[in-house]
Amino acid sequence: MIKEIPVNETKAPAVSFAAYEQKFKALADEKRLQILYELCQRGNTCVCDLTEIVEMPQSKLSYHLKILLDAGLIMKETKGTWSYYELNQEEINGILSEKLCCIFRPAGGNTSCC
Amino acid sequence: MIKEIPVNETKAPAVSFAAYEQKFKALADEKRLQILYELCQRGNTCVCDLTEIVEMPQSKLSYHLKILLDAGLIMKETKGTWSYYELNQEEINGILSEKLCCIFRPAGGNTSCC
DNA sequence: TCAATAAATCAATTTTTTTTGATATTACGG
DNA sequence: CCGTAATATCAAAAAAAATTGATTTATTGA
Repeated sequence: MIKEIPVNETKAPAVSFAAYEQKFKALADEKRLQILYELCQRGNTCVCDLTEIVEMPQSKLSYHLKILLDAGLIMKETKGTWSYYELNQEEINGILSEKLCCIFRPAGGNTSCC
Repeated sequence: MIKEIPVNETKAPAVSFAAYEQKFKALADEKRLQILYELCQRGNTCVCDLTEIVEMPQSKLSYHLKILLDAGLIMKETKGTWSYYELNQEEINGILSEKLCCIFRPAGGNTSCC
């Protein structure tokens, strides 16, 4: 390709895309989106309930929850033998559009959108 | 697990997560994020320039551009033997938060955020 | 202490995605 | 037409992610 005008230099991006890659990877799965959706609808939810809700073998669910957790999209709280997970609303809101956030926003009590 | 209170039923989600899966998959790659970033900085850009900018073999770049195109995140225009790609700003804005959109928004002329 | 339960981890396998280099396609200039 | 350049496509190989079933860890309550 021959061009008279040299290709412009742009400064390096101020953000590290690697961190976003991880978050988008976590979002890039239908099952995990469903998990997020359910967590949103139900709030703080026990894994033992979640296995029924999303109809997944326990080890599989555990695998996907870890991916969401590592990406910072959900938070975990342990009570005895039970583990409870809930959305990390701040993180979600920081990544997704309002329109999309709405899907992952508790149905009631939210006037700012939808 | 024994629970007195039955697990709540929630209505099925009104959205198809499959469509979002595809879009997030497209975003879930550092190289593709970089491509989006460069397209944003430069606007409509020729593939032949892009290969230099992102330092990728041509077939590899072509592969990644196709993934972004199929997900609707970028648009393509052909002029003779050249192909030009640019961001699909509407689509991006519909998915990403303002904060993130800003990364993929032309540097100048934008007062609504950043 | 022991049995039972919840959840995480592990290793092996399967599936999906990415990379690579070669080849095909298309358009242009001579 | 023919040669060249730009881009897309293809098939094989490599790498990464997901699934599975078994095992481990931790906690509770008898």
